[in-house]
Amino acid sequence: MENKLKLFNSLSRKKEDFVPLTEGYVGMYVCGPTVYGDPHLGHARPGITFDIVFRYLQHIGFKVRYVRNITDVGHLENDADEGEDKIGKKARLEQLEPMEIVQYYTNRYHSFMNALNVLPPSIEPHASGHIIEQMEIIDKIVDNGYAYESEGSVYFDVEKYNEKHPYGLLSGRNIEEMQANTRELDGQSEKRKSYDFALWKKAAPEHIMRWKSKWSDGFPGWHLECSAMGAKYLGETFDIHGGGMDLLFPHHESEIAQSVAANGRMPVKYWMHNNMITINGQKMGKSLGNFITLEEFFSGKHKMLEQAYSPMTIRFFILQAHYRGTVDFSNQALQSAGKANERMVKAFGRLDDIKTTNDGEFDVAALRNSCYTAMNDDFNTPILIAHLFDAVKFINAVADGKATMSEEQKLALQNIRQDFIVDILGLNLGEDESAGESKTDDIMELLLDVRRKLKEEKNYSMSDYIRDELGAKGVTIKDTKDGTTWEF
RNA sequence: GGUCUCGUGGCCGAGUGGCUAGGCAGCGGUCUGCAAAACCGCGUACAGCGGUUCGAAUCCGCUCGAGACCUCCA
Repeated sequence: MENKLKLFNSLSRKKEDFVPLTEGYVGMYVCGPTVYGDPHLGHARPGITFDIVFRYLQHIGFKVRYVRNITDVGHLENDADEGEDKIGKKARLEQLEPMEIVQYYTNRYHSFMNALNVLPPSIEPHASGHIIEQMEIIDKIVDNGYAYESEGSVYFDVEKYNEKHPYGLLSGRNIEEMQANTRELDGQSEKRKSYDFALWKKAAPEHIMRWKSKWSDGFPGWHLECSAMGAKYLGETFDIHGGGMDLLFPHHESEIAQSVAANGRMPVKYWMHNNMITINGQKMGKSLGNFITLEEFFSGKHKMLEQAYSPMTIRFFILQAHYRGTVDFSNQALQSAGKANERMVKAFGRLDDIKTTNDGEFDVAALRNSCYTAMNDDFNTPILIAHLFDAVKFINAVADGKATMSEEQKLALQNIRQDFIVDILGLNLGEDESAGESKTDDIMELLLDVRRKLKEEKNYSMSDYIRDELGAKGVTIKDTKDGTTWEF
């Protein structure tokens, strides 16, 4: 392939050629969900974004190990020192074991990701299963002199770290600014500086999720699990780390600092961040309470939704925007995405029935090349989709007898369909729904036969009545030259 | 307040210094008993004001507006 994959590295804020650390292999870590609530549209974005990265890297021949974690150790609801832990709170409210909460929402997350046709990662480690690994990192950081203990908790010494390593590389901050811009809070006497962050936190008596350690009964700091699990499964330095833009600071910044403090080397070569989904121009998020869950989208049961939207509509909607831009939710945009997806899938579905003749005026090889160019340019799925619509026009024109297609062209288009629509974009072609409904088929055939006879007798009022009543029940009738077709 | 991002036609959304993005909606046409689908054609957008340039929506400056991060959030 003559053009190479480039991706935008948040660290350099530039597009860079992708060169893996080990030729032929890619290690990728993506921040997964904190499992204390139902997944919403915001969760779909990184799920789908990095699913595309995973799929495409594999398509172009890399062996990829994709690690996406489950956060289940009960991080605090508010800020560093106050507030209840999220999972523990939910457990108390619902009178369940914390791990029941974790299991329930993990299952939910899986089933919705599956519906969106997001492939499962290679490894899905739980933070709670890696407490020892996290303690080991704390030991290393303490040994290297970048952490201090205070009242049973251990804090990362940002100032000390900053003397030798720049803190704030990823987010473009520096320690002076942070000092100037952080309010001094009362009751933070445990920490030397407001920007220090916890590596280990002593649990308050009412805190349910806790583990024994040499420092105290407590729980690991919020940023540590990714450092620990990333290093464990992908090595001290790996290729790609992904997540939402809102994690850039402080989460990923702290991850870098921890890893460097522990191991003396940068943990990640390429940082990738997906942008947010907005609703009326504002970020959709838990803290703002303006999120819509995936279940609500699929069922249409939410006051802002005019109808239900299928998982593939959601997927197409997200793919129609570039992952680094915000994408604004609206019913109109979603309906538009649904129709566009349907048109594309239908056209490529017609492909197999096309009667080939001689070469048509369409350069399939050039199209294929354009598709790769789009994907190689930082996974530009909107451009890829735009190119695929060129093929849609061509296929429809041939199906209508207004253009011709050769056998080679047909085969090449079938390959594009498999590679780009099915394998890379992960869009279902929707062959599953109508299967196994032969009884309905029989009845419909009869009904359409009656209607055909009515039309022969020019009894259009009756034939239209059949069509309209079926339409009201969700069955669409289409009269074509070759007969009548129907679909739900 | 600090750091940063963005502002594209009715809507959503790409984009490179000069050449049609694409989708949805709309309008006109072909086809059709009508309708739907499909196909063809159309709208001539780039927040505002300056500057650089032969040429800028694309580079620079300013103004206005929107948003993100600085506390958990995908």
